[in-house]
Amino acid sequence: MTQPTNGDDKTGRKFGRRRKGEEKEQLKELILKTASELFIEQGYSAFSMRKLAAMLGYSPATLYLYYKDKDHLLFSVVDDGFTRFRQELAQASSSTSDPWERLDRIGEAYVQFGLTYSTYYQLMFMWRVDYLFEAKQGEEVPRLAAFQVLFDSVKYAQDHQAVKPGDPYVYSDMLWASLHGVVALAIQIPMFTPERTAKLVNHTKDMLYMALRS
Amino acid sequence: MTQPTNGDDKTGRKFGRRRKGEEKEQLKELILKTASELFIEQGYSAFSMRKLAAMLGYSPATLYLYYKDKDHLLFSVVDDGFTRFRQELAQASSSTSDPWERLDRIGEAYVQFGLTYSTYYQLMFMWRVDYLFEAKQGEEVPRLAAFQVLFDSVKYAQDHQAVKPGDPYVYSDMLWASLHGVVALAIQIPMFTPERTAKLVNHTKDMLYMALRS
DNA sequence: ATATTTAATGAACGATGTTCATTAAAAGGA
DNA sequence: TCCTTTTAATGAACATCGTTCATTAAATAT
Repeated sequence: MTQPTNGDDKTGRKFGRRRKGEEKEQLKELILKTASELFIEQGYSAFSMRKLAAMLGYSPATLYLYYKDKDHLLFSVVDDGFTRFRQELAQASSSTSDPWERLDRIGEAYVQFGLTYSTYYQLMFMWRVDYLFEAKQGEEVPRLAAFQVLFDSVKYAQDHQAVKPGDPYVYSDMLWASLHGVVALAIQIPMFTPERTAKLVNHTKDMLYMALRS
Repeated sequence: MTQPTNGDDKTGRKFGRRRKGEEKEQLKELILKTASELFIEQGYSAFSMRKLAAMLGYSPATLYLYYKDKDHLLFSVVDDGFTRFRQELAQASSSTSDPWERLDRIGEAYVQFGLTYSTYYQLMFMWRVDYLFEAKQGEEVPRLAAFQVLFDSVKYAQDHQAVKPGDPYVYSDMLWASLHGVVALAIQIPMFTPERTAKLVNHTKDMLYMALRS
């Protein structure tokens, strides 16, 4: 009993099955997926390589054939969160051409992401902010590019006379800081019930609108 | 050489010196002070009981005669930060009777604390937020009381027709979230130079002023 | 059938937080 | 002064952690 079933993975053979490179990618992805699950379930501090290995049915040492170390693995988890975050903001931005509507939807998407994927948000913006700046191997888009969307939308709104003239950097910093502050409180302070959070979000939006409109 | 001098502490005798209860308090304080130093120098993740014991010249086990475990020790560190934080805000609040000046000074004190004691701020409001809610043994003032100052000043300003009518909870939440957002970005994102941070702080203050004034 | 390549492993190392029986210095009593 | 009791401090041990590396055996190549 409990003898390894010949399923999609984890067949009985544990040694030296040769992978065609494609299979290696698959396992690497499976590790990442499982790591995300473990991370989301148990949180950052309870995340351990040995637990992850146990979940996968592999020896801890095997993980190091696919990821250099724990840090790089977590970095990949963060990176996934970041592309998702960027996509969400970009989609909100391109969903309308009205300058204010655009800013509003971006703000909404920001908060929504933070509240929905709060564990990710914490890892990305509170616990491992350092990951934000490591320009890693596969280069791709830098992590911080997610906030370019914010800045671009501010400039866009200024070009359309929807946002008052002034340093667009400060304006997008204000947006960033306000949204981050709201999300941070909402997901970390238990007294922030959905109702209280919603009120705060709405008032903060109004505040930003008042402060930035031309 | 390096033979234990008969100084204020750490005499040669290592065993069973009996303490009069007062001395025990002193050592407990020394441990806390040294823990704060270690924590500030090395950060949260590099903080270890064994390093701390080495700094003090004691065995790791000794620490457990004075603090239940690492968590309680760090909690005491956080608690120190919190009383300091509360004091700073309270002092700013009582330094003037002008409603807006008061709110402004509280905001200034908040940001100043965050930037000055950034390591504390991170531990208190980002990494170990859970400490905020543990009503510990010596009861004293709950950690969250620090934010009562914010709320009180909003109400005070409303009573003096300086802040417009409306739910004072939302208003103080807005203050809290905005200030936290600014501080969080400033101390975590290296691109936030002092200049950029100062601009952000000023604009955020103006924004809050516009949004809350009657 | 044999040799080569390589995915996976077990065992080990150092560091961590924590517990507990043991030690020896101080205090109290004769 | 000697003996007993109290107790501050310890060393050794345990479990857990991240990580490395020589070893194993399955898949492939010859």
